[in-house]
Amino acid sequence: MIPDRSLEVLRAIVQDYIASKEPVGSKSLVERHAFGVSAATIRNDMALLEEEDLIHAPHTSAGRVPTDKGYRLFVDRLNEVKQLGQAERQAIENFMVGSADLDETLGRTVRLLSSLTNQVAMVQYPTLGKASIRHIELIPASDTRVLMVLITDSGRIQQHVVELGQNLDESFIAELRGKLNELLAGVPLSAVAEKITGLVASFVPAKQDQVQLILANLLEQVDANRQEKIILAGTANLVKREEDFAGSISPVLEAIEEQVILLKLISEMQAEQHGVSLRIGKENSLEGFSTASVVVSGYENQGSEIAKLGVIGPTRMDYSSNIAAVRAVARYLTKTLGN
Amino acid sequence: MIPDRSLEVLRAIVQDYIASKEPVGSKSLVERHAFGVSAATIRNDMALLEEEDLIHAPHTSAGRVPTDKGYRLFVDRLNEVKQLGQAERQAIENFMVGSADLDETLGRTVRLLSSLTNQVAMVQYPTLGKASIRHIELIPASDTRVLMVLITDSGRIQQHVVELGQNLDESFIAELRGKLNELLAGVPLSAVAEKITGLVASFVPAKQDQVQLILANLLEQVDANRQEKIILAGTANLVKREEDFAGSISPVLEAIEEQVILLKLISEMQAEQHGVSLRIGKENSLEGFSTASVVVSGYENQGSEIAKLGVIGPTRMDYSSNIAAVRAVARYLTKTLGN
DNA sequence: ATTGGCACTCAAGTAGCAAGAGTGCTAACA
DNA sequence: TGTTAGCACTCTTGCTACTTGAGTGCCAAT
Repeated sequence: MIPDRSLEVLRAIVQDYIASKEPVGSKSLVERHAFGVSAATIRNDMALLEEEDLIHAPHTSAGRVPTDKGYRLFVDRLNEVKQLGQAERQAIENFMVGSADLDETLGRTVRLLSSLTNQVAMVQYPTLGKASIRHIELIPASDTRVLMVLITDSGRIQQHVVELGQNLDESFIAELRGKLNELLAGVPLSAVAEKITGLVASFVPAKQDQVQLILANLLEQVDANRQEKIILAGTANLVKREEDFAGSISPVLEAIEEQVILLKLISEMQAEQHGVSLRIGKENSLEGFSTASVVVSGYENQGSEIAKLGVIGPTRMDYSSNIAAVRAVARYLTKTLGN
Repeated sequence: MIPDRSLEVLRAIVQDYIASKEPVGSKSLVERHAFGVSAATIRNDMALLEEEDLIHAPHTSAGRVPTDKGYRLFVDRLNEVKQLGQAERQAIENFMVGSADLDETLGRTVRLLSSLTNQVAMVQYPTLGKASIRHIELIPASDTRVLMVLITDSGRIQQHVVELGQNLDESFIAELRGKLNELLAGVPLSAVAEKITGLVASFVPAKQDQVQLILANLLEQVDANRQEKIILAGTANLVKREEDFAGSISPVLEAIEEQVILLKLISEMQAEQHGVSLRIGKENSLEGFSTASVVVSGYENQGSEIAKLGVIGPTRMDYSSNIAAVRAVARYLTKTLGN
């Protein structure tokens, strides 16, 4: 077991290191914190911490730097999540008012989070797996094309043009629209596939091809719905903090440009404490992310989590305020969506 | 007038500098290019070029580097635009097949352009100022809300939910839809506002409020259409080429995150030669862009330019292949949109 | 107009040195 | 047993001086 004072020393090291970006030594430590013991004693404690792989010396005769494991212990046990200041709360309120649709709300959210933390911020679009269909509309868009609009109860609207390959027949489209809505209104997206089996057979053979085409498209649409999407803001912050990263930032930059990678990353993160999930450095299984930390929280609508948001920054980040910001923004977003 | 051989020297300097990223001196110049004269002669030519502010010596005793003006002369008069290789043509073809809707096509285009040039690529969404309305659809989305869908002849589809504040009346919605389409089908977006004056009065007083609301929303929608949008890809390339930039890249990064700035930049650029427009270094009026060059080309639909695409990179870029790539991609996109 | 030669400049690399910060260890102490 | 002071040792960092090499500008000769 690690004695209490050693843990205090770890906390001090993390705090000082985040503030100064310099390896921190025993002497400056006793100067800045009132430990009531001498530097030599601190050195003994530090030797212990190093034993436990919580801190690490870049070279023989330099100060110490927290390891990923050290940061982890810090956030799990030593860190009190900072309260947001009044100014920041105000900023959040101001930022969010007047958002009309989902796109704009999420767009504002991601920019807010980025400017609040000075990190790269990301917001995931709501997962529609749990959503259900509210309405399906088919609209003739040209002689041979029909526009299919899919509205879900989460408020998302998606549309796609279906090329029929032959002139369309208004009354047939109307019939199909009627049947689809009758069949699918209120049906969860996950159940759409099974619901529409057999629908083709209810049309006259001459039309079955077209029905088939439209249904295939609908399924694709539903599936694409489940395909998630992430928006980013503040990529420039990554470059500004380049020297905060141990290695090169370009793998990180490449990774965050790949939606798929980000989605994988986010989906692996399950809420831990305070509703916030954290990956520190090498805890990220992803290759390029070994010098980065990710802070993520879910946000909700109608009582259940619909997607996540968070920030990406150097392992040497101010966990306290970043966690606070992510949590606060997630809550405000949840609240906003509730209206 | 600058003699021919001096211009050849300038061309050689630009080419060598782009290739080696090192200031190029007289000696290495005569070694690599068969000028048939000695280094001393080249030095005289270089003195002349420096006189004209076409090249510049970073310090007294280093090689020379092209100035913005030098690059400009190079691209305008000395540079033959490279033909794309077979492999690159193939890549373009492969990339573009199977794009279904506009979003996906443009998404693929921007990634293609980025991977082709290894620069930051941008694609502007079609300007709808010149587009006209093909169809307007009103769909009940809940008891008090109606979904308005706007389809233009450029293939763009936009939708928005209008909150009516009172229970909606299907037959009234149908009436309004009919009138709107009769009135507006084929009408250019710019003419929508004047066309719908007087429409409110044709409804019974009890409904005028709702009509007003929907029309206001339609206008907003049309206006939002004119509000342009740009998508980016390859931001990571900027960081990889960081050392290619004279100063810091973070102003550039910040600028490209601001849609507004990019749109301003793009809108200022008018096609020059080969249908491609170019801004080199300080030619960009924008502050942070003095170390960056921008290559832009318009792309068309139905014979007229609807938007632009291009790349952003260091002034020290391979203009030849970047211009070729931008031009080729713009053409392919035009062709794809034609189908 | 071109060339070879030459003195000069400057950046970049290298080596040596001193200062400073920090460590680990040991012996003494409460 | 935990704490402390002292001390020798290590390693980084900054400084200076020196060398090297690439490149220039100019001049006199061709």
